[in-house]
Amino acid sequence: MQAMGKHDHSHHEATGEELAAAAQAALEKGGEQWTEMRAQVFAAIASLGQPSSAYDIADLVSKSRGRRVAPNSVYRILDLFVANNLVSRVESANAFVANSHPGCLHDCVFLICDDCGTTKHVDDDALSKSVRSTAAKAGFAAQRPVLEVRGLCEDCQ
Amino acid sequence: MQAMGKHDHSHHEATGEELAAAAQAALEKGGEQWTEMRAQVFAAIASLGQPSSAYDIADLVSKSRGRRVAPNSVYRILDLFVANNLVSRVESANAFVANSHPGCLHDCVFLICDDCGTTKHVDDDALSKSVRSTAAKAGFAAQRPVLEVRGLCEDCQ
DNA sequence: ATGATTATGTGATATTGTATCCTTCGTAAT
DNA sequence: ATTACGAAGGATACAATATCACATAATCAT
Repeated sequence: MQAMGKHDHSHHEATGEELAAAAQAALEKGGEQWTEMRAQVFAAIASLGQPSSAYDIADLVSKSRGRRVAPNSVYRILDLFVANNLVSRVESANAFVANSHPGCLHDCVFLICDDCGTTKHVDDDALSKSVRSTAAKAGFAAQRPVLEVRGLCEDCQ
Repeated sequence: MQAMGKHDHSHHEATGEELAAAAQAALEKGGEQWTEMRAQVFAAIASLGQPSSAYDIADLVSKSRGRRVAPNSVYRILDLFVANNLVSRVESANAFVANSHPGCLHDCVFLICDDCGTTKHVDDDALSKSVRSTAAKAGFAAQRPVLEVRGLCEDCQ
């Protein structure tokens, strides 16, 4: 089904099964199990594409499992995914989105359209360094930068 | 008068009554009224010092008013304050904190200690420009950057 | 098998945030 | 004065988000 092509790209943007495989690899590298439940939660997040609430994810997983999956089960798995960089939490939207390169450690920047809700994910090393150095100058040990920008996407301007 | 100013830089950090006066001025400049209720909500936020939940603020205001003030009343006023830059919302903590220079428009950076919860507020023009230009490069019209860093403050490291 | 550990189920509860409708009060037009 | 009107706030209900406590099930090492 997937064309199993070779990447010649340092940062290939995985999608579909390929993405799931990368997520599995990243999670297992963290010493965690890739269970059926976790696979389905990840698939749900990935299929939603944009940042989604834990409750929406729970609904979708409930459908794919054929029985009700409670939000707290989803939260547990979401926490695990966030801790292992498979998923990012978008703080200003109380939502979760699949990381397009699971396991890779970045300070991502999310650009969130206040009109249509679509969210773009950007990496910018210079910006990231700038944030961390600003923190360091204040004597603060940065662990998890939260870099989000609310505004209007290209289509909605 | 407060006698505690240790440093003075271009941005005077107002505290106490001085801060309230600045907040009042900023709100009125926005064409809004500075009512007793609003003054008490602002005083509550300012006295808490660190980012606080709307419910905690409601509790404090309830005490200062001598009767129960419902959270939704506080939310209304908080929204007004945020819109007029008297208060900032800390997204990663679902909390609100008084702006130390009300009415001034900045892209603030919050440094939030995951250990003790205290939050430091920093402005950094270079960082702010960098964020906005990163957004612009992606065709995104930045309106409200959310710049927060979770980590450990100087005392908790 | 036995027990230890990890994963998930289940129900209750806590926290955070909105919607709606109503009263009060100041003020301006009649 | 009476009426009309809008802004502010009160009261209640509710919705959305998140966590806790404990039970059960699956997995793994002895």
